[in-house]
Amino acid sequence: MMTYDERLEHLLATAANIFAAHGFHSTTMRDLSRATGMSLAGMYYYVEGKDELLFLIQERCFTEVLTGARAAIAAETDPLERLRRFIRHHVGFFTAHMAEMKVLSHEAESLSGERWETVNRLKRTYVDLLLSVLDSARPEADSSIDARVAAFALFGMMNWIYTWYDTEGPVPPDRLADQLAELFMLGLVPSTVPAAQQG
Amino acid sequence: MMTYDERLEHLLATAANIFAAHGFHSTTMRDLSRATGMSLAGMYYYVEGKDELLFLIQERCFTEVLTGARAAIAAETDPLERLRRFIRHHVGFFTAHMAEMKVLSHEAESLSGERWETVNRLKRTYVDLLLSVLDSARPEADSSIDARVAAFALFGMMNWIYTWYDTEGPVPPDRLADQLAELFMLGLVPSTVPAAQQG
Amino acid sequence: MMTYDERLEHLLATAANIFAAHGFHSTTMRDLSRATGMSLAGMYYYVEGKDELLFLIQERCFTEVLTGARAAIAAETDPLERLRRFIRHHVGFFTAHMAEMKVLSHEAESLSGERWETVNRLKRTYVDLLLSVLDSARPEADSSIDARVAAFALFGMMNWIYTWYDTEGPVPPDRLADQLAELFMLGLVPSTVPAAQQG
Amino acid sequence: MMTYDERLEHLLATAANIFAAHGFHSTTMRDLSRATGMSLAGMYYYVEGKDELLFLIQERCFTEVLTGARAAIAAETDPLERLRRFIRHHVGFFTAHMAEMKVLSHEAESLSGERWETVNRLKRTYVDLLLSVLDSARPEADSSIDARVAAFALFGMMNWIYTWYDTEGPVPPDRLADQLAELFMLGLVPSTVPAAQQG
DNA sequence: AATGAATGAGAGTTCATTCAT
DNA sequence: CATGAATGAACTCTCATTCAT
Repeated sequence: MMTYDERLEHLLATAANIFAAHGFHSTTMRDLSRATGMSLAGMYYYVEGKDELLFLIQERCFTEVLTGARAAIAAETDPLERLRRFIRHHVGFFTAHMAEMKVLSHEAESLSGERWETVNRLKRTYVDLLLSVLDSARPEADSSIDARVAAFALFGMMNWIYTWYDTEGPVPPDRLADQLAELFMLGLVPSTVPAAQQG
Repeated sequence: MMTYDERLEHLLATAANIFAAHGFHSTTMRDLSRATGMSLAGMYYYVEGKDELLFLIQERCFTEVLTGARAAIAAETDPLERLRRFIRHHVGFFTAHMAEMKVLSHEAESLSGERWETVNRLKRTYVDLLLSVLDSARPEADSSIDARVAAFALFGMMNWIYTWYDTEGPVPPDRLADQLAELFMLGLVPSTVPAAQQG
Repeated sequence: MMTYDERLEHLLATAANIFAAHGFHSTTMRDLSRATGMSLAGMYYYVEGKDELLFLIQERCFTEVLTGARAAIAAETDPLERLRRFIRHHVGFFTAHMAEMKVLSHEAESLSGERWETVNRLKRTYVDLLLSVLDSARPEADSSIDARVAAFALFGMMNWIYTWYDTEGPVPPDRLADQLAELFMLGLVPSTVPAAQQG
Repeated sequence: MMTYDERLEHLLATAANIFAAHGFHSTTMRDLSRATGMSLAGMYYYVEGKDELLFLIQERCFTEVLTGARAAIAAETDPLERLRRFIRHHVGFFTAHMAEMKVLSHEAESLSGERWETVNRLKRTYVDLLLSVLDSARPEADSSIDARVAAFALFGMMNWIYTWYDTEGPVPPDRLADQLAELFMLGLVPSTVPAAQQG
């Protein structure tokens, strides 16, 4: 037997996987019924409807990344190291929760109204967190790169993962995280040459 | 009066905008009928169905970026400059065709069968083009960063644009392109120091 | 070049074939356009619409069988021979105009209103003709078999042809006609008593 | 209240009547919804779609005639009597299930794919049954009438019924069956006279 | 706590037909 | 004469959701 919470968890996890695989709109409640083994009507005991399902997945996932990110950088004071940890955590979490994170990245606009706002508030908080980490890490305030551009470039690098990355492929999650961090911080061509050119 | 081709163009452009705004699956043929001023049945004179609409948008757009990118780097031989031009072109095209490119980025999996394959072939060709540009631009073959990781990190940075960037905002497209290029090539922290440390 | 009449004939013949192959309701005007080589709108110059097409096919065909049947029995006075000739003519005509006759037999109820009535008047006339032929051919007025039953049994035998008969098969049309005539007139088992008499 | 099975039965029976009255293609799911009192969507709980509706009607009906025919001739060994019983059963069943049998006879080609094949397999079995009955009943192997011609002539006589026969009319079903049997077996003119004429 | 049965609202698509040219 | 282009009406089918039990 399972408890109420376990069943809800099961429903959410299954839904995340199927939303990730087929997209939110293309997934039918019947698909979920089939995949969970619950009856169609039975799911409505746990969840208000399809929208709430998506909402719960996104809210929980966002809350978790947010909390995790805060914890990951909490102890560190060195600006560059804080940034590196933020990146490692995000990529690590993403690769460990591919389905949920794909749903987060891809179905950002599938919600609306109050639910959308709640999720967006979380998102903004998370963006702000990166912005603050970035602010200390960047060389000078008068950098040639806008703060928001830098932040969203980084998010783009990381969130695009769901599009091509395979956990089981030749690049393990850890290395992926390191490479993305290095790429973002030092660039593809980190060499002495460009640095000299700039001097 | 408009010619047949003009009307088809009008239909495709309108559809791209609405797909971009509401998503492919949430857009109904009736929405498109309203937005184009054509009758519901009338659209089927130009297009086989909703799927072909999406396909045509994606195919044309991909063909155009691909051709444009090739032209953009054709005359240049310097590896780093070729890379910079590729990036500038992609970002420039993206910001100039936001709706279509959002549809390209976001609805990659909304097609299926033969149509999906055709679009995917184009996509692979485009990825290969970047891969080859990247290959010459990277310092050494034994770089610490995998080729595919670098390529998709770059695509992520650039394609994520549709998520947050506003053409009318404080950062004009040109500057965005420059910043993304600089970011990808030199990193956030164009390290004189780390460069020295690395030597 | 073709004359107006030739084009109409071509349209009717093609339509008959396609109606026979796919059924009246399942055939679209576009199917006919494709099959005739005429444009969709062009067909409406020759015919008022899909219904009139069916009507013309049925009316012409019925008129022709009716006229043919009258001619076939005209010269003959022997009751049994008249019946035999009626049957032979019907079967001969049917096998020679399979498509049209299938349309006649199968799409009897696809017409309505005035057109249906016109065709039905012809049909009734044709039935009456058989009834009169039958009346003289049957042994006595107090036969054990009702006139209408006999007539429609015969029509059933003959019209069912479109369901199973293949002109190119092992039984040529002539033999089919003879066998159906014999079957209807003498039965499958040319009765033991008469059989003895035959010996 | 009705059980699930009763409702399905009700749906099938109603559908058979309406298909018989207006034809399969001309009948809309809304027509059936109206006639059954079920909601449009509700019918899809019982049946996969319009095609399956037709299929179920045909399959059940064919299975029933087939079983019935086998039972009808089982106990009898006399060849002629077996044939007479087959005919009586077929006509009896037909007149008792006019709607279904009309659908069977008239909509033979409205199905396709696997469903068509299933129904056709039943049909072939039924034809084979008659063929075997006929084989023993015919006077000699070298009869002047081909086996298939005889079989389909008989089916034609019997199946054409839906075209003209009225259960409430002057000829009751029993008499119709007897007359058709007599007609097929002894012919319209079974008398000594024609036999004599032939000699 | 769970579900079989039902449904309103709407989706994509088709079709016979029209009409300006 | 002929047709490219257009359309209203209707069709089958799907889906999220409900509710009596």
